[in-house]
Amino acid sequence: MTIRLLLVDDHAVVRSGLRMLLATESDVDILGEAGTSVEAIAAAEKLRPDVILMDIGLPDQSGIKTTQIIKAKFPEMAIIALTIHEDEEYFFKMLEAGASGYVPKRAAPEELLTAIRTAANGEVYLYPTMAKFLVRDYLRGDPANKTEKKENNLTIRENEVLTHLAEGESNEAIGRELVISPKTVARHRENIMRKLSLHSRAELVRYAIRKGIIKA
Amino acid sequence: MTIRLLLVDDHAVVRSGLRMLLATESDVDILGEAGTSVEAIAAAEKLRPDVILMDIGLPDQSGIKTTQIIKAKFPEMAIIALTIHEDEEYFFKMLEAGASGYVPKRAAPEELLTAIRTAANGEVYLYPTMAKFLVRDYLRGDPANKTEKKENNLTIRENEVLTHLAEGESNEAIGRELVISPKTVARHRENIMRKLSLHSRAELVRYAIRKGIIKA
DNA sequence: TTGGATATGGGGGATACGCCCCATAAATTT
DNA sequence: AAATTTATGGGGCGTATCCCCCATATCCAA
Repeated sequence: MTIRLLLVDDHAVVRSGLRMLLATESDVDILGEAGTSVEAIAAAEKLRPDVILMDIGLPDQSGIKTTQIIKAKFPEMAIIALTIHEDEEYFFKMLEAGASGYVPKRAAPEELLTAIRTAANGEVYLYPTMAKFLVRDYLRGDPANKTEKKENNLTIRENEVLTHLAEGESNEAIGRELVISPKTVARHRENIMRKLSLHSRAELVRYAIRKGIIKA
Repeated sequence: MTIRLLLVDDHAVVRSGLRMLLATESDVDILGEAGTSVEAIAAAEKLRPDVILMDIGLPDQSGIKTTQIIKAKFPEMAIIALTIHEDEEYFFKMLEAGASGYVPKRAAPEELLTAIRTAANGEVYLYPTMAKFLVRDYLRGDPANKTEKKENNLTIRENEVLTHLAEGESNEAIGRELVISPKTVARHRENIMRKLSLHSRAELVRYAIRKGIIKA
């Protein structure tokens, strides 16, 4: 019972490399390749693979969107994200899109194979460094829908602090301007970050600009 | 020989406070007040003060722009920034606009008086915590025109690193993706920050978004 | 051909950050 | 009246950041 596989990656070299890598495995049969989102969707329709190895950085449309589309049409297909991004943002988005696995390209070949077999078996394989993001949020009791949902449960004071944080100011500076202790600023910052599922000031800046709280 | 003074601040309470504070000084004569940029420019024209205390956060137009306009018309007037902002960005911008002093509102009253007398004497008074920004850049040999000038003297590699930095990634993560040591990433980051006169990742994010290097 | 500039890294130190613990007082909600 | 939310802070821990120092190899231009 072989696993019917589809490779999606915009770099032909990478696809060839994966072919070579997987050719030695008797239980894996590579049905075809795709270099764009459009090709991937067409190939999924025609070849009906069991598992799809999906790169995120595609030229026409992201692998996240592509995953959503394919999963909507063919929920039985298992899609594994295979990407250079170890960003937790992409990770969560791929999970929400319906991915059955997430493997960074730097992972060992054996781990990719494990992921393929696990996904083919209807289960989910997560690379350890990725899985820890999920565990962390779970232990913290974060809501499942990280990306969407909660718009702004921030209090007045928190929003006030947020605007200063977004300007790139330090806890000290903010404390001086709002006439509170830097410790309190840190406290507000923690609550803000937890509520918004952000984990650094850099992410805070992007969030604030995206939301129009400050201008870039 | 009294110093003829104009107060510019959008908060009437603050203006009154300054009036009270300066009333006891025999060598300071407060000619008038202004609560907006427009009022300030008009008052400068009519009253011809020696020194102007300028708030940065004005409702209609920033104190920086206001300072530029007044200095262009009346170069002999000394303008002192009196503001809650201890941000170095504002500091440098006010200097470039032609300010003769920079005093944070948290400063001691004596320091404000010293600034007024120094400015009236044609010299420049800088609050110590602000002055250190200037000294730092000088010692580092930074170009004078911090705000403008240099668009992008970054090398190819630096621009590459910049995009990753802007995404909020850590040195470690970037090193993995670019296949270089985190130390080298840090090195590139230092060079980028020095070239762009930025001093934190948060500022880097804003810069990158403003320049369209990444989308918010 | 001798410099700059580029790209690569190691070492170190002071500070800031991110995330946990704890608490108190006031205000609001239930 | 009791529980929750809000705003205020202290302590601490591990790590990352930011800014210096140093070096080497390459490559391109003066």
